[in-house]
Amino acid sequence: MQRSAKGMLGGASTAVPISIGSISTSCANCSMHELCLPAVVTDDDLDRLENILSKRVRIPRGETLYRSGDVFTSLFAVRLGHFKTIYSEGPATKQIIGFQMSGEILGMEGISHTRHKCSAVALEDSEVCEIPYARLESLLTELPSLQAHFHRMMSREIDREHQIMLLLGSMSADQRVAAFLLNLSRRYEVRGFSPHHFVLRMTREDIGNYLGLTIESVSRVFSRFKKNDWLEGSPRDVKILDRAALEDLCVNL
Amino acid sequence: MQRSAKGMLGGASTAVPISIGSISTSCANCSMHELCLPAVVTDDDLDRLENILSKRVRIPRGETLYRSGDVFTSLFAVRLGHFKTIYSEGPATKQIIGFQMSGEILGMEGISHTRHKCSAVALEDSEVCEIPYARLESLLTELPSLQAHFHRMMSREIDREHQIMLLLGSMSADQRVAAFLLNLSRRYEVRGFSPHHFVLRMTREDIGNYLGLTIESVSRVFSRFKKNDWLEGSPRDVKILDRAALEDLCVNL
DNA sequence: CGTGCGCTTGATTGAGCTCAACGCGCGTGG
DNA sequence: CCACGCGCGTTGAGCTCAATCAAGCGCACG
Repeated sequence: MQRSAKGMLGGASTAVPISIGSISTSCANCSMHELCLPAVVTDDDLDRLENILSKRVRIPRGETLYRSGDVFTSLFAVRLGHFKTIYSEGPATKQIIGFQMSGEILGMEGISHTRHKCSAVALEDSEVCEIPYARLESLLTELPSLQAHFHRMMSREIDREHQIMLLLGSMSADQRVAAFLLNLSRRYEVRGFSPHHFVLRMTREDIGNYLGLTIESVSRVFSRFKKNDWLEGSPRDVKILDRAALEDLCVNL
Repeated sequence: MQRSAKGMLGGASTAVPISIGSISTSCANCSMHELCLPAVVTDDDLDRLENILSKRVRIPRGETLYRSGDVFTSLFAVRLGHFKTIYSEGPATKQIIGFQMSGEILGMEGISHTRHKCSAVALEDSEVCEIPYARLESLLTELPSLQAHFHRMMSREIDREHQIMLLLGSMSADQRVAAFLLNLSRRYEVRGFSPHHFVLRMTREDIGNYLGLTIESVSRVFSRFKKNDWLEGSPRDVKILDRAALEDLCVNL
């Protein structure tokens, strides 16, 4: 953790920038194509988008991609791996805002200021595409369909946060964890992974912080779900046995 | 309430569209100019923005500007009055997402879908400028500074929601109410109103729903604050006597 | 083989919810 | 004019769910 005392970009760090020449950065070849920024853009437009992607960056597990207070210059598309984003004001107050996986965009909160207002930490060895924001903005004026898509992505982020507000504002501990698992399940399914069996990349503490619960409460809910035979598996390995039960729990607020 | 059984726009309703000719809709003359979409745009650009504002609409207190499920076609800038926006999934689950006042933009959650995912209800007789989204998007490609500003507004909305997530995830009842009052205070101040003395436009129930508390808890917190001489005034009329005390409460999580 | 981290489980506590009663202002109708 | 109902807010009593405090387990790593 001490190694992440400074931001990953623009400083000596364990992050490994990958030159465009050495490895294919082609959006067209990227498996996340359909989920990421380049979605619904023509081949021709795609070339122009690829041209502004300055580099791919590897972020080892536990390292910080950017931190709150860093100058905002770029968005990042997760190419591989998982991140958590943390909002904090003051030293003691921290809230995990989300867990991002491949194809998702990081850093949109930074646009409104000159600096990031969140930190992004890799939950495992990960890789992102850096999208210099100034160049993206000028490209958007030239490619209306990309602009429309970009706006949809920002709007979807707003919508995602509304769902979390509902969760934090009015759901029980059991409902929160169930909703959390179902959300992960759906996102893995979209990515071609099993929706029934996946690995949690985050600790119980991360989950608790995200859901507004203590680590003990999270653990107890997992135990309860396992006792009900709704779930099985070791702490990080989750098998959903009774999806319907989890869904019922969420709707019957 | 029965009168609001259908959306306000495009149907017989109590909403009163105001033709552009009859009343000045000039952004330049609008007192919210500096807080609203037209901020940091040149005079020339301002004309073009005004041209796409199709109409102003009056929404009487308690009426709905748009509701979840309505087709999304426009954003709305609050010109006068106050709104609450409500996210709901299922019949029972409701979460108030925010209280919007003059100069703030409504409807950005709708961009990602063809339909709104929130409802917006006027808390008092209010007036909005309708901004047809398709026309705005094409204007954005032509006016880079407006585009940049629009992105900042969406990003600011994301940031605002992060703050609420922090509040809902880890603050006590007292802290939530204090943060809520300070937030209103700041926003009134920016608008040229007293930050120490203002009128709450929403019920205790609305506040409770927004802050993830019951109506009784909200009431108790207000009573406690009054007993401490941090606050005075009748239920809806708030005078902040000890701002520092409220601020302390929020930082000392 | 100890040490520390992540996780679980149990016992106890407490903040906020639930349920209930009541007050107040206001509009409506007798 | 008052009686009444109603929406909104306050207050109290008791309860509950999740937090806190505490102990212990399993496993990776030096």
